[in-house]
Amino acid sequence: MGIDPNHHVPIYQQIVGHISGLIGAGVYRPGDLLPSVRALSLELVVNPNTVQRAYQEIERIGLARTRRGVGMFVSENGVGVAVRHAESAARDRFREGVAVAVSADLAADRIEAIFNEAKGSVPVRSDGPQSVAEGDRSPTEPPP
Amino acid sequence: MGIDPNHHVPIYQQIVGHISGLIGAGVYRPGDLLPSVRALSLELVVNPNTVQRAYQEIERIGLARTRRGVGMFVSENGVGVAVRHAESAARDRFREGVAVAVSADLAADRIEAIFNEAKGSVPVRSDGPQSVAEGDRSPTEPPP
Amino acid sequence: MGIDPNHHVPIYQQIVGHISGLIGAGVYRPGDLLPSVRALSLELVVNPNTVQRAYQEIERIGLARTRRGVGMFVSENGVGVAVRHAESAARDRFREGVAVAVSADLAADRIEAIFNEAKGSVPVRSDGPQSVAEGDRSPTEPPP
Amino acid sequence: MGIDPNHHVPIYQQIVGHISGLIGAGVYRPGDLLPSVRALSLELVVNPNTVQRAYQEIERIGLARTRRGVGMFVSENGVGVAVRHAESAARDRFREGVAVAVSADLAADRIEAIFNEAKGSVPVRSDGPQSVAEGDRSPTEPPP
DNA sequence: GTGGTCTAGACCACT
DNA sequence: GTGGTCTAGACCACT
Repeated sequence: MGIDPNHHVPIYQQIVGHISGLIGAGVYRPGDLLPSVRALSLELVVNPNTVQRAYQEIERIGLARTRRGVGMFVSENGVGVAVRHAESAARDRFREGVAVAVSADLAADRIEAIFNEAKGSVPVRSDGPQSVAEGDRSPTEPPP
Repeated sequence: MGIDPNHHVPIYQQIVGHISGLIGAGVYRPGDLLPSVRALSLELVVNPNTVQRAYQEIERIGLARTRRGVGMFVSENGVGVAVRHAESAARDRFREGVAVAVSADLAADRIEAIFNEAKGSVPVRSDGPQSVAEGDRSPTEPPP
Repeated sequence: MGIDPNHHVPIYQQIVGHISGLIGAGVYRPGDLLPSVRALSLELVVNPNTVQRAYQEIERIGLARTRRGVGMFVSENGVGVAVRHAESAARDRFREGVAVAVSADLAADRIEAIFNEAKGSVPVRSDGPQSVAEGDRSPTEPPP
Repeated sequence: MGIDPNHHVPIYQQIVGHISGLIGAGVYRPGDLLPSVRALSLELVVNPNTVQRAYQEIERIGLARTRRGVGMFVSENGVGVAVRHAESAARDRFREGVAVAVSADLAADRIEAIFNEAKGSVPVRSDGPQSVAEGDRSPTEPPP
């Protein structure tokens, strides 16, 4: 789930999806400290303002909470929010794909075949637990 | 497959998909005259410049050819191009949706369920033949 | 209701309050075109990005809707949103003031007196209808 | 009057208001030793540097005076300063609230109603005497 | 160190 | 012309 600056989806939204996916997958857990704006901007090679905007959205949708001067912590119900976010995004993409196919009169089993082909071609996530070494895990310090 | 001006996919690309779908579905057939830029801009409530840009793309990918002073005609192999275009677009969307779901660690059968849900919720195309009045159908006049 | 760059309330929030007040007061009416980002940034002597951020919030809370390439239009229920926004902001400020006074053990009638004093000292809005000459009113062109 | 780290009013100003309120209410009396920076930072769950900054302000406005190596003592005229501080803060908030309401054209009696609503909803201070254990009260030892 | 806000200036899609 | 996004760099309050 790298960031593609040339994709039509805004970078800040890609970042939201990126972080949300990591929370949904349990890489970041409730109470965990997310990477700082500056750290993530260096990692993703993106301007800090763009990361900042993503983090605003991440807080707004309830994935994490800010502690001034400290950082962003995954919220208690962050996993649920992330899963719902992913399901909703996936559903939207699937709907768009089906709509495109139906409008071009593709047969139902052809659509099914394309879906299975797509499913098979998506690489299994490679930025999961191993991207955060155990020793690097932030201490689980829940905000008050 | 209406045009959504608030979607992050550029409107001109949405128009390409729209016309491509109609060609793929046989609403416009090889040799048919596509609606004029002005007519389509009125129909889709979109600026003529944007339609013009879509038509450039439509020509570029081989869906239709321009005859100066006359209009755009669906090319001989337009149906094949349109079908491949739709399959490719659908596959891309499916891949994106699967990628999002996988990155959030959704189970394979959950992904399948979301896909079926999406498939069921997409309405059958309603912008087909009736968007081109019978009397407006150009005679099958292939460009030289 | 001018913008004060030194106030601790962020400028973009002040702009939201400014525009919201004008909508609540009927200076901008549903369907009206709001001033462009650039125009307002010149008028308020504020960076366009800051106005842009305010406009994002204005759209998010339902005060106005964007039409790409055209501008922001006051939404149908914008007046209601604006009035609720103003009531909520006023209530918050009143609560804060009362809390401060109560915590310092000020007597109830002293608090009342301070409130009346404040009410008397607030100048009647001077940026109302007269700030937008009738002839300058944008045509009421409701978005589709 | 607890400290809200997410409020846009700087925390150090909130602390000034907090201490000022306690002085105005007679919880801390002229000559009393205020809690140490460290103690208050623990009590309010705020960084010592921030409390330090608040104490600088508290001294600056004449609420208390520092005796090096000993601590901060409520000044002789501290009660008057605190009461004026509270009145001024309350007046400012009331003015802001009225300004917001007036700018959105809310009727005078609606504003009055919102004020009364706010007045009724503010809980009676609960962080008063019990925040300073009886045994901790410093003897009334006026600084030289 | 942390996030939050702001200015300055650029490019994009769309009208 | 319009709004939307992004980079670059600064300053702020807070830890």
